[in-house]
Amino acid sequence: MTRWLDPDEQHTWRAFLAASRALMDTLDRELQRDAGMPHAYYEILVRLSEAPERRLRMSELADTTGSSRSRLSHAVARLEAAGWVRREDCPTDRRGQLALLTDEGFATLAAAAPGHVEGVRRHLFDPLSPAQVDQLRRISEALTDHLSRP
Amino acid sequence: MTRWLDPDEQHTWRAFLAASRALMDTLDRELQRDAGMPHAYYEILVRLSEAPERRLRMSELADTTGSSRSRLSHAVARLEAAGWVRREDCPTDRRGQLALLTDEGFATLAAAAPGHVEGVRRHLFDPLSPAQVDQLRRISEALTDHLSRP
DNA sequence: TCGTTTTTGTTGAGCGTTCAACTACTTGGG
DNA sequence: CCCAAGTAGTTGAACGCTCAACAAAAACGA
Repeated sequence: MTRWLDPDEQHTWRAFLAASRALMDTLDRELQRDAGMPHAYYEILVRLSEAPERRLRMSELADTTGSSRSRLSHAVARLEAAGWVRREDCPTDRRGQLALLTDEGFATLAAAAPGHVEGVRRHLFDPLSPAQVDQLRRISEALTDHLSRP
Repeated sequence: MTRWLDPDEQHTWRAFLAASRALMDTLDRELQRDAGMPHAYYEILVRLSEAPERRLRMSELADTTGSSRSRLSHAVARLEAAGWVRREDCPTDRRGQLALLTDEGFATLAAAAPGHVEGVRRHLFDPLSPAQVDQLRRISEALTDHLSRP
């Protein structure tokens, strides 16, 4: 009783797969080349830079970046080794850890941001009409909505 | 002179990022759990299964799956170790290699397909209206078009 | 024809992610 | 109050991907 994909659906699925993979690969490669870090690490720095006092609980950081706790642990270990992030004990929960963005990390982020934003604009927004950008937002929200249900 | 993202664009970009990551992660995890292989490997098997005589040049396979030659080499090595794929010398080009899907590989694919297709339907098509599916196809094609330019 | 350039595919090292197992702490019910 | 259950975060091994370097064969050009 499999609900197979008809040729149109097949086409759509493969087009989406190819496009999102090509986009992510391109941005990842650009960021690695220009800033020496993968996109996932860039995102961690961004979230920290937006947090009050540039610090966040590990679990909040994991949630907002959509990554597992394990992945975040490894990532923060690397970012700490690079001098871009520091860890601190959480004052209200002795299990907790805070990750905080160092000045050096902020500077690195500030240096990487213009190039990356330019890449996002060139590869994502420029090829789409304003209507399509709007459609993409609604589509993405619908998918996320559905995926984050029980 | 950076063309920064306005709040709406920022929102769209993050929504797309979250959605495509969550979708891919979910499908990848399902496939790993149910078929013991990552989505990239499943795709290789699919492409081979659709090829005449279930065999393709390594470079064609790399192109259609959107992966680097190196990545494909490593992947086929693993698939060969699993008994799902075999390599053969290309008769017309002595540099070339053909990858061919074994019967065992075909059987594994046939067993994995229904569950995976069901996942794609549930997580991608079911949450979207027919109009949105159409929009997604056009958006994806526009992005791929642009990315595969120069 | 001979040498250069391109194309094809592989290899190994290094990196990032996943998964399962684990410690340490907090929470909640009897 | 105490113990069971849940939560926060880390760890190490296995795996897949990237990158640069490489060998072999084909295509090209003078």
